[in-house]
Amino acid sequence: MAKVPQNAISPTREEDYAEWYQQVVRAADMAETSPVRGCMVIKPWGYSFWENIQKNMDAMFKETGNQNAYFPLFIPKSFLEKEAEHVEGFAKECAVVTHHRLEAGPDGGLVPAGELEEPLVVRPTSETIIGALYAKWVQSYRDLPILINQWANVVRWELRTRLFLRTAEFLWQEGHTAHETSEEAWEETRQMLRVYRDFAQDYLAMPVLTGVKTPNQRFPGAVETLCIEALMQDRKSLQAGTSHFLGQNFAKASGIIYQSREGREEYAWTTSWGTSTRLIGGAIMTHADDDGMVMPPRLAPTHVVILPIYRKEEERAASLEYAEKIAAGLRKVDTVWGGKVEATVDRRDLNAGEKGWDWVKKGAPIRVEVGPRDIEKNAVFVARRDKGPKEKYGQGREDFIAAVPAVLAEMQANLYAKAEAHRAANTRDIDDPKEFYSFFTPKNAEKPEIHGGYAMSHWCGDAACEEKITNDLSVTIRCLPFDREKSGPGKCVVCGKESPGRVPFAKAY
RNA sequence: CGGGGCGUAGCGCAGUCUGGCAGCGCGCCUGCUUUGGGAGCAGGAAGUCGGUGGUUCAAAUCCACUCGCCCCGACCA
Repeated sequence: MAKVPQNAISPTREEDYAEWYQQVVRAADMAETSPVRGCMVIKPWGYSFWENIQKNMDAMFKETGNQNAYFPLFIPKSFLEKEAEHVEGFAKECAVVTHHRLEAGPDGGLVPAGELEEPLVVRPTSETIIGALYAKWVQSYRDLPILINQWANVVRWELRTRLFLRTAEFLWQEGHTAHETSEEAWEETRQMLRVYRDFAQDYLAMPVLTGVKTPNQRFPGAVETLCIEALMQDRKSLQAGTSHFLGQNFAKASGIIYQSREGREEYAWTTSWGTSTRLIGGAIMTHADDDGMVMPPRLAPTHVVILPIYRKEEERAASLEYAEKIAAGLRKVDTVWGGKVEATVDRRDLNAGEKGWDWVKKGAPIRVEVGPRDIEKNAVFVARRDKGPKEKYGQGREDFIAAVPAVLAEMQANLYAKAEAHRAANTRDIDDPKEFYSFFTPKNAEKPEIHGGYAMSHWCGDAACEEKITNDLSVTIRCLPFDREKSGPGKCVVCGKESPGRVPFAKAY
């Protein structure tokens, strides 16, 4: 018997959080770095999770009346230049295509040839190219609203990348809508943020704060940016989705003009909203533990993994047959969320212990071992990913199959409750500036331990106070909560001036 | 882009200071035994030592340049 580590993942979260994260992604076989700088390869187990995110979120978009479409990957440089703040915000991180051909070079290599008259920018986001099309499509108020989403990849030349959390290329969805009135566009902006909030909480089991970004942290070109923010296990906040009210800024830049009911020419009011593969990083840092990934059951690539146990060749056939029988039984059962239970039989000819750990690391919600003893008793041996790896229990086959939907629902609820408790335990009302600074200062400066969380403190609204905190502590105001005033008025934690309510300060990804 | 660390078999690393046959563990392949918590034994395959140039009889090792990765920071729509 080989000596094995206590936990499946080394180092643990406590020992080295950043390294733990990478090891989880690797051990769960969700993604890996690629030969291309800053770009990841999303592997089947990770991509399948993404497909479930897409499928479920897409259904929510459709319920709001949005439809999917697809726009070009390339944006002519001049398009991006049309909105001044937008250009400035994105200029530093764009991949630019300048040639359209390769020719044989002197050393047998290839050299770019055929210089483009106008460089093409690989989309960092599509407001400008979509705006150009909307300008064509909109003539009259009768053409509004336009409610379109696209699932696509975008490129932002990030200097420091981390799998799922920040990669040079990533997958996302971006909704772009155009409306007749400001009120209507505002309602769309808020509605889509509610969709994101509900998706994060009900599907990813990830509790989020919702609110408005401060002017400093707004999307370039937006009038207001709304966001959802989630607290990760290292007590840093993750911006998990944004919804922008763009006013008439992009309509003016792109010429989205309609003739109103009164016959006047008016600029349309637009919105944009997006979430990305970053949600996967959020799910990992919300639920994974020192044994690896923990998939939220509602979006897990598979719900139940069946591990056939056998010693001899005769037992092998019997165990596999029994496993398939259970899988078939499970696949007829509805989950509480609609859709059938997904069951996988692991037929790989590996040591049973190794197979079991493999699925622990991947975060499959339920594992069942079935072997000769179970076949004899018409039973199964069950392990849940939300419990310790040793907490297993035997159960009759039919009872187990019937119980799976409720168990999955309970696990989903447990994951949410655990994440919410973690957030509550690391959220603190702070009024004293000294306490504020010590809250965000690690005891060990050399090798900072996990510290901080959400400091719910007062802010006067002055950008200078916000900047001071950012400069001193790398802490930002994550959002101005919609229910900010519920916490009551107070004094700004920086300057002491009046504040209408508390706002969450945190370190962030 | 600044500071630090690192590129040697699929993965993790030793060897570099002090130049002299390319190594270890895991994984992989074959066989047998195993299989209900990360298997055992035996045999085997696998390397442009990140790249280019230089010094030398000889370079993973020394020198120059260069590419890339990781951590911290800055930036992050």
